[in-house]
Formats: sequence, C-alpha cells, structure tokens
Amino acid sequence: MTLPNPSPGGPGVPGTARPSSQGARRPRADAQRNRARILAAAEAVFAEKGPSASTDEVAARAELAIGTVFKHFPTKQALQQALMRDLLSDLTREVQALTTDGDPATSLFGFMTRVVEQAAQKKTVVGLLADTGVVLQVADSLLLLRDGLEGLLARSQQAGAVREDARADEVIALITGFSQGALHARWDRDLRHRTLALVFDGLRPPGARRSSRPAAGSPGCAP
Amino acid sequence: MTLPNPSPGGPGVPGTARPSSQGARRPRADAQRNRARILAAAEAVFAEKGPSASTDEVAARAELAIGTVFKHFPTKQALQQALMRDLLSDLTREVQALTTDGDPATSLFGFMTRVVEQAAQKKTVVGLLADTGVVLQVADSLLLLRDGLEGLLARSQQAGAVREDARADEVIALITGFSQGALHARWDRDLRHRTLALVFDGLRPPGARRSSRPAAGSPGCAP
Amino acid sequence: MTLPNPSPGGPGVPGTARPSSQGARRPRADAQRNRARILAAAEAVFAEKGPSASTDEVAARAELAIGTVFKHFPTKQALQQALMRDLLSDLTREVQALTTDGDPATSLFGFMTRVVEQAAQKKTVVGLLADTGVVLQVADSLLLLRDGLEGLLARSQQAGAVREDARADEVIALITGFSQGALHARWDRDLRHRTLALVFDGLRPPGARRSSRPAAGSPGCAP
Amino acid sequence: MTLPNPSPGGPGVPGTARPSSQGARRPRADAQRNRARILAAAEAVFAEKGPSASTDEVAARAELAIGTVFKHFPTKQALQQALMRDLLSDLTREVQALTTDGDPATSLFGFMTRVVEQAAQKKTVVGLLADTGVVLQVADSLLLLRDGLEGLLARSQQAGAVREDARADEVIALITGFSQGALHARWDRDLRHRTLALVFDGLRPPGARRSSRPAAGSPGCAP
DNA sequence: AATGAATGAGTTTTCATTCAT
DNA sequence: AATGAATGAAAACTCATTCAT
Repeated sequence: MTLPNPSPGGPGVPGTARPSSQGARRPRADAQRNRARILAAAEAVFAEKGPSASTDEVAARAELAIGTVFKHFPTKQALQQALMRDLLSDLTREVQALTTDGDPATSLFGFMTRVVEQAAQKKTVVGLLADTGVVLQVADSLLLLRDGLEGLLARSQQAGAVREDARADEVIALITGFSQGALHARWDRDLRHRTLALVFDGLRPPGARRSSRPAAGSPGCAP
Repeated sequence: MTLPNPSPGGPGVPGTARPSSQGARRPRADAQRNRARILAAAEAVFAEKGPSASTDEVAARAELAIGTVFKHFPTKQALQQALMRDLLSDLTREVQALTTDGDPATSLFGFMTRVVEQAAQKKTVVGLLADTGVVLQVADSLLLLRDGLEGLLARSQQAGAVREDARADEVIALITGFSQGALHARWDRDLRHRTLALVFDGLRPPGARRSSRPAAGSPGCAP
Repeated sequence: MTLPNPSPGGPGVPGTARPSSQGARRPRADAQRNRARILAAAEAVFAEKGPSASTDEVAARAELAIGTVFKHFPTKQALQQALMRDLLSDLTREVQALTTDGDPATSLFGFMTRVVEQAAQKKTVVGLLADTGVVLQVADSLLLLRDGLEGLLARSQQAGAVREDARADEVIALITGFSQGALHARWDRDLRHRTLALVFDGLRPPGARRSSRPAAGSPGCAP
Repeated sequence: MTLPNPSPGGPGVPGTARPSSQGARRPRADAQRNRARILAAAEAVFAEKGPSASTDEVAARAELAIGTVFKHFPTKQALQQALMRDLLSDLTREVQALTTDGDPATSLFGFMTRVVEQAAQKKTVVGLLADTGVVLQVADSLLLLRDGLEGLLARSQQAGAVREDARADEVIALITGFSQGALHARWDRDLRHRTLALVFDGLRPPGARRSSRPAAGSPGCAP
C-alpha cells in the first residue's frame, strides 16, 4: 500500500556509485519509484471506489500530476492490467514459496483462505476481473499462477490430503468465485469461513472428510 | 439532412401536443408494458456491455425515448435495483416451485447449476452485484431468496442428501461466487461443472460422497 | 449554466414564452435551428482561428452547451466534414444557377473570382481541406461541384470564350489552389486579381487572349 | 574557425548521433549536427502528419531527447519557422543557380513545376504556410525568394518567352497556390501538369501561346 | 549539452439527468 | 405519458514546456 521498493539492487546495496552518492530523487531512477507509487495508489483507489474510479483520483493519491500517470500507463486499461498482473504475480510468488515449505494441504487451504480474505478487503482484483477487457489481457499471468498451484496441489494429493481428481483449474475457479463473493458487504468473516470449509471438504478425499464444520474464525484448513 | 428519426411504434401526428392535462390517450396498461420493455432492454444491455453501459443504450434497445426511461426509473441506480429485484424474484419463484416437486437434493443441485449456467450467459446479475450500491439496496430480495432456499435445503437434509450443518447462507454464497466466476471467458462449461461437482460433494453428508467426479456435461447433481 | 438564448426573436422581451404561433423556440423543430447555429458558429470560429480551434469555442459562439454540439456531430471531424459539405454544396448551387444565366464565360470567371475572394475572408474551406482526413470524406461533394462546373465550362467553350481542351478538373484545381493562396496575409486583393487574370488568359482560346492585364480591382473576367 | 576536434569526426558511420556513451565530450560540431537532425526530422514528421504533429514525435524521429529539441528551438513555432526558412532558402538558392544558366523561361517553368511536384510529396511548406503565425514571421525569407525570381523572370521576359506585364509576386502566388492544391490526394501527376500548362500559357506573351496542351507527363515548360 | 521525467492546462468526448413541448 | 433536445460536470487523454540531474 505504501511505496514499495525498486527491485533492482535493493536499497541497502549502494554498489555501483552514481554521480551523487545516494540522493537520487526525482528523475531518472525515480521514474521507477513513481511507477510503484502509481500502482500503489491505483490499488488503494480501485479497492475503495471500484474499477470505475477516475484516473485523476489515482494521480491525486499518488501525489503526481495526471500527465505522469498517463505517461507511465498510456490508458486507464493499461494501468489496470499492470495492477492485475502485479497482484497475480504476488500470489504466484506466494504459492511458489509455499511449495517447498511444510505440510502441503495446510499450505493450500491456507493460501486459498488468505486470498479470499484479502479480496474481502481490497476488492481490486475482483472488481477488475469483472471488466472483461482486463481479464483477457492478463491471461498469461493467470497461467503462471496456475502453474504454481499445480505443484502445491500435486504435493497435497501425494500426501493424501486432497482428492486425486482435483485440478489446478478448479482450484483457481474456486478462488476466483469466492473472491468475487467476498466483496459483498453481507458476507461476514464467519460466513466466508464456513463456506470455504464446505469447499475444502469437497476437495478432500473420501476418507479425510470433516463430519462437522469448525467454529467461526477457523476455516478448518488443517489437513 | 436532419436527425429526427421516428421510432417504429410512434404515434405520428406531432401536432397534438397540449401541455395541459387533457387528452389521456393511453391508459396505464401502456405504461405497464413500457416498464417491462425497459427492464427487458436493461437486462440485455447490461448483460452485453456490463453495468456501466449507458442509459441511452437501454432506451434505444427498448425503442423508447430516454425521458420515458427516466420517468419510470428516476435514476440509473433505481433501474438497476429494479432489475436485480426482478431477477432475484425470478429465482425465488423458481426455488419455491421446486420445493414441492420431486427429490429435493436433485432440485437443489440442479437449481444451483442452472443459476451458474445462466450467469455464464448473462453477466447481468453478477455485474450488478459488484456495484455495492446496488447490492445493499436489494438485501430484502436476497432475504426472500434465502427463505425459499431454506425450505429446499431443509428437505434435502431430511432426505439425507445434504449434510446437516449446511446453511442457506452458505448456499447463496456458493451460488454468488460461482456466478461471478462464470463470467470469465476462460471458464468453459466443462470447468464450471467439474468445479460445481466438487462443491456439491462438499455439501453432501459424510457417507454420500462421490469418490470420483462425473464426465463433462453432467455436474453430478443427482443425490 | 447559461440557458440557450433565443436568437431569432430579437433581444429583450423576456416575459412569457408562448408555446405556439410565432416562433417555435427550443425543442423539436429547433434542433434544426441549432444544427444551423452550430454550423454557422463553426464556420466563423474555424475561419478565425483555423481548423484546430476548439470545439468548446464553437459551442460558446453558438451559445449552446458543449454536449449539444457533440450530440449533433459526434466528433469534431464530423462537424468539420458537415461544414465542408455545406460550403461545397453552396458553391454547387451557385454554379448551377449560373449555368442558365447570361454569358457563360463571364459567369465562369466571375464565379472563380468570387470563390477566391470568399476564401480570402473565410479561410474555413481551405483550412479544412488541408486536414487530410476531412478532404477524403468529402470527395462526393466535390464531385457534385465538378459536375456543375462541367456544364458551365462546356457552354463557355461552345461560346468560344474558353479553350476547347480545358477540363472541369483543371478548373477545380485552379480554384482550390488559389483559395489556399488567398489565405496569406501578404496577398492583397490586387495581387489576387492580377494573378487570376493571368490564369484566365491561360484558359482563353488562342485568339481571345488579353494582351495586357486589367487595372487593380477588375480581374478581367469579361469574355 | 572551429577547433578541430578529435573524436566526433572519427572513423565509422557518420550519421549516428545517438546520445550514447558518456566519456566523449561533444563540442559545438555536435550541436550543429543535432540541429540539422532535428530539422530533418521535423520536415519528415510535419510532412507526414501535418503541422500539428507533436514535438515529441519530432524528437523521436531525430532520435534525440525532447529537451534537446527545445534547447535548439525554444518553442514549437520557432522550430517551424526555422524549417520554413530553410525550405525557402533552398528554393532561393535553386533560383539563383538557374538565373545564370541556359534558357530562362525553360528554367522558370521548370522551377515552378519542380516546386509543385515536391509539394505534392512533402506537404510541409504548405501545411506550415496555412498557419498564419508562421508565415508572417518568415516574410523576409519570402522576400529573398522573390528577389531571386525577379531576375529569372526579367530574363525570361527579355527573351520574349514571358509576357511583359507578369510580376514576381504573381509567380509566387501561382507557386504557392499550386503547392497547396498539390496536397490533395485526388490530384494526380497528370492533373497537376495539365493545370500547370494552362497557367504557363497564361504567362506567355500573346504570340507564344500553345494552342493545345501537352500529353501527360510533360507540362509544356519549354519556352 | 543532453537527457527524459514531470507538469498541468487544455481538448475531446461521454452520460446521467432535466425540461419544454 | 411520452418525447428527445439540451445541459454541463466529469472523465480520458494530449502536448508544449520546464527542470533537476
């Protein structure tokens, strides 16, 4: 939400010295920072007001002139696509980190829960997904996410915690659908978790099924 | 050289205008019919172009003047709410009809499947749901639907085809989420049905579970 | 904020607006009038400031809201094309009127002179012609003008006042080129006429040639 | 006058002025070259897209940063004026060269033909001329051209190939007008030449007149 | 000198809504 | 009741110009 940091080099490593020791501020390398500022502002604004919020508002939130926003992203749609891509690649990165960690099914269900919970707060992703033009252009990022999920899913299946016939496509479908639903004000955290628990049960193999659902606050995502 | 273009049903003879309250030609029946025309047009237009399609387009599709649309629905939001209400009450009516018919779980799963399939074609409902303003105003209609579902759900549970701890809220949540997801072009009918089958399994009681999912085209909604 | 102002009724008398007898004012048939107002304003504005003058300025000059202008002409280009077409059809009408009147060569040379003189005042046509997009779309109107000229030219040739091998295409080329040139502030009326006289001599048959050019103010357009 | 500089003239491709490396010191020679690059780019861009093409595009075509363009020409108008001046002085130079060469009338008509043909390809000059602001500022260059033409015209008249009462002003008017007309896509080379032939006949003295026009491709510019 | 990111006023265009007929 | 022209605020996008590096 706040100024993320430029990727290359990292902030702590002043290896290659630039003409001035450290105070790169406005221009050049700062275009990088401004791009990030814009994306952060866009995330906040679209989350708050929905994808039809004005680009002007994004610029204001980023404390930049409108021209700057359009210089970085030549159309509003381009900005939204970039935002989508970033969000999806964050998810992909998270999934990839999980793949190597502890119990796979716990990881999988936990991941799904977190995504849905986040969507409940920032309606960005979902709001944007509704805009057909945006989804289509971002299909490649979605595929990357699916690839990441496939590994986690396979490991969960090998551990016997997820039914054999489940596919990554279906997991994404579940995530997407729920993220959409999570927007609605009428859904409280409790309802989200109870419903997710149902779905998790549907994903478990015949024997591993919970006969009763958890209390509020715990979606029963332990394997 | 000019633009005036007569609408098809137009009553010609524009000279009859007297701004006072005299010659009422058409009775309320006509207004009634126009209201329906507008709603039908709105459903089609919003389904095609999303909820931000212009009211002008709705008027054009209804073959009515824009003023007429705003006379029936004083704001665009009011029109969308009325549309939502109509759609929800259709669903409610459908559920109520099902309640008395044959096997309740078959009915329930079939109903859910149909809703999702419809959403895949007309993105209306879901598109509108994304607009917070609209959902909130329509809560009462949603409650009616939930009431209807509750009966069907209860009967399915009594028949042993649905787990005891499932609630109507959750069913609605599942429907809503899936309807949103169903918008995405990447989801084909097959994926929708496979994913629904997972969810149905999650809804079944511990013993009634399918150990393997159905072939394409059949979502396994038999109890 | 500014209500459109009734132009034709003259100033003052802000009292009661009578809906009938005298002058239809605002709506319906007045769309017609507004279309004309817009075109008149556009002619004036583009003539004064060139074709890149803003549509806002046209609206202001027409004393109409900007939305009204765009309702009549959905893009700026469409407005400019309509303007072009109108101007060309005026010329065409003028040529057709001439065809039946007195001495044809006098008519022809007089017509050419008038067009060039007008262009010197309203640079509209020519300014717009420079905008490629506009010219191409208006080719049909140009053809009509050429057809009109063809008759006049043929009669001039039969009367022996214009050389046999001249074609309407060439006359249009001459008119267009001169109209462009007439824009330039450095060309005064005298220069325009002297140069036109040269051209007219080029159009005359071998024997009918003027051995010396006319004094300023008279382009020598008598046959 | 300038100090011979080690690096820039060096071995290799002379045309590449891409602002590449750092260490090399660029002297005035480089600025000189950049000025020329900008003007060349401007000619190309304005020819293609008209005088309202953006300065950014000029910079891109010149492969220079936008700041560099504005350093050389402090406003867009200044750039267009400089361009105009360059083009006019090219013409002036050409006329001066012709003055001393062979048959003057052949030279004159040939020159006029060439200018018009060029204008048909690059609409620069004419497009810019339409912009009043530019023409006025460039009057001095135009005067130089007129002076050049005056000599050529006088010699043509002495040779008896051009009528005595023709003036340089009129020749320029003819050239300008035709150059404008030459823009129009509908004018093909044949039409241009046929129309020029008419005008040349108008310029000839009473006896020297062509009784019939030339075939396509030859504007009849022999005396 | 060159660079190119940032600026922000200006332009085109859209659209919900009003209102006179 | 219906009509549809007019409104005008707001949105998306452009571009000449400035300025810190």
